[in-house]
Amino acid sequence: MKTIFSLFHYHQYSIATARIPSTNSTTRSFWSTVAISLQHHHAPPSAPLYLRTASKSEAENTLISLIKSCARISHLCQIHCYLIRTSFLLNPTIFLCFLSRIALPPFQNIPYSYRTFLNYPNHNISLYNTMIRAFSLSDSSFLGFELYREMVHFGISADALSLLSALKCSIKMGSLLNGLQVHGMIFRDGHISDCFLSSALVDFYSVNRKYDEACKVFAEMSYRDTVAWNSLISCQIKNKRTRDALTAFDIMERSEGPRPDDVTCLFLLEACANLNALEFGERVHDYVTSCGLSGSIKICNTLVAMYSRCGSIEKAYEVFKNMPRKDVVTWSSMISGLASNGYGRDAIEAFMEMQRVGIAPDDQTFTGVLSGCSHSGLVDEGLMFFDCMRKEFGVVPNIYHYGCMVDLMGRAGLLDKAYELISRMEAKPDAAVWRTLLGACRIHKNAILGERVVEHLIELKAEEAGDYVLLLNIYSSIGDWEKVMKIRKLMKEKRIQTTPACSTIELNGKIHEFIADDVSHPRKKEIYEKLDEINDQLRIAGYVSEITAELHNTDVEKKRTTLSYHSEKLAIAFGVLSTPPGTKIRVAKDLRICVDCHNFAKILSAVYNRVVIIRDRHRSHHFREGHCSCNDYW
DNA sequence: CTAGGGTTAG
Repeated sequence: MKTIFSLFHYHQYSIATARIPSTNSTTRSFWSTVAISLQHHHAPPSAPLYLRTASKSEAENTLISLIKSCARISHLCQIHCYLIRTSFLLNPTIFLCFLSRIALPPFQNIPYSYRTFLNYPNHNISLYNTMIRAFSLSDSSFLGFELYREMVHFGISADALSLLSALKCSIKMGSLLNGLQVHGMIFRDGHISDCFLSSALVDFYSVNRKYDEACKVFAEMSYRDTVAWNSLISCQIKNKRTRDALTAFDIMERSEGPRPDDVTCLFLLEACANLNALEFGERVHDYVTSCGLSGSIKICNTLVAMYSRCGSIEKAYEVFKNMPRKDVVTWSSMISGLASNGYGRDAIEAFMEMQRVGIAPDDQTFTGVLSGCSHSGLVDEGLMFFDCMRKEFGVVPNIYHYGCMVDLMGRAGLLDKAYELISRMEAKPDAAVWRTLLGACRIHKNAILGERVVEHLIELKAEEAGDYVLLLNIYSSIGDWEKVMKIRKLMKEKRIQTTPACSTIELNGKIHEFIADDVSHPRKKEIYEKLDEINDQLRIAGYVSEITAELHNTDVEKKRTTLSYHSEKLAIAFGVLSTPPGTKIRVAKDLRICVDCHNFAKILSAVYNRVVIIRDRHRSHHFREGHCSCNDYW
């Protein structure tokens, strides 16, 4: 026996095969060892090997373990031929095993597996399930749903797995109707208590923006495990109920039920980043450490991102520094973090360091580098990186890279160059790219180009309230009130409604939310009084509200009043009111901060001697002693 | 006769 194994070891397969005793004495463990040995050496299975097996069941078991352990698709093809020749393929167990292997990851060869599936004479439910699941993981999920229908049509009633796969197909193909049908079947057949199905349903309603339905499914679950909670938390983040995600974590941590796991923490760190909730983020960090999850590279990468997005670049660097292994995601997170916090030069430095340690940059690394250049006004450097990314690193610029370049050129006033760049990009420019250029037109008060950009947005049928607001801003900044009226009328006709911006501030781990002219907060009277007081103080220090930031062509005094109650100002006032002097005030805003609020925060940081950090949808603005980290490169 | 399956970083 030993000799045979050593022959295998030295890749002498044919000699080894010849020496295998053809008696019944060969045991199952022997054949499994042979199978593993072959797999270990990536050796193709040799057909005569199996023909000589002692009994049929021995051969079956060997084949199954061999199929399961095959490391290459080409070996599976060879086994396939062998199975056909020996009629082993008609064995349902072996066929199912074979089909799952070629249809599911890591091979996922859909054409091959579907062809094989179609050629099989008797389809049972397991085969259907495997095939539907394979489709649900592929790009042709609609075929999976068709197969599910076909199965039901042929009188095979769907079980939990069929329904799960059909549901995943509906999610992937984005069909609300199909998913609802599956939910109906789940309900009808009494699978509603299946934890896996309910979690998938939560996810289904989540991606279809039906938050209440998702909550309903979750509430009706008889038992909720960690994954079910994770699905809910993911749903809350996707559906702008990020604060509820923090609450959900609270409940999980306090109750005796399922423990938050690494995935829960990933979601929570994202939630904290979205809300600029540094304290809560630190709490999750502590939890991660206490559970021994701090060795996970995924978690650490997300921690780096969370701390940077919360404007705490020091803490981000701390985590980054202590990571024993750093991959491309780690470096990209650090680079993007430096970039969004106004450290463009350091972002470039980190990019150089990354190459010194031999990590190849990818597309997202360049997004970080280029956005760093654009935020810090490093025009030449940005152009240089954009030029060399394809030539030297083989990274083809995507739409985000073009977005960064448009931003870079746009801020620098090279509006026509930016327009030209968009016109000759190989990918079709999306709304975000045009919107970036529109933002630049706003900064440089270029109404003519602004109009052209909006036309492109209309052509894409992607115009949003925010775009018209930018255009309005351009007109009002140059005092063209006639055009302002025209646009407002147009907006009314098109029934475009402005969505109120929302700002959040964290106090003692609790998130407070404000929208413009908000009156919902329990301490609203105090807050408004404080804000009026702040406004008076700042005016003494020379703050003049930038009235062009407001749209309406009303009298100046009224404009000043409207501007006074922007959501970020309310949040800042609340921060000044409720924290002792010297405490940092950190605010998150879902849209972009306006010029006026920018000035407001800048002067406030000097007058009240507070560090104010505002994170809008693009970056963090650090205000300290009357200065801003972005050097007013707004 | 059963198993199979749901959430996942920049």
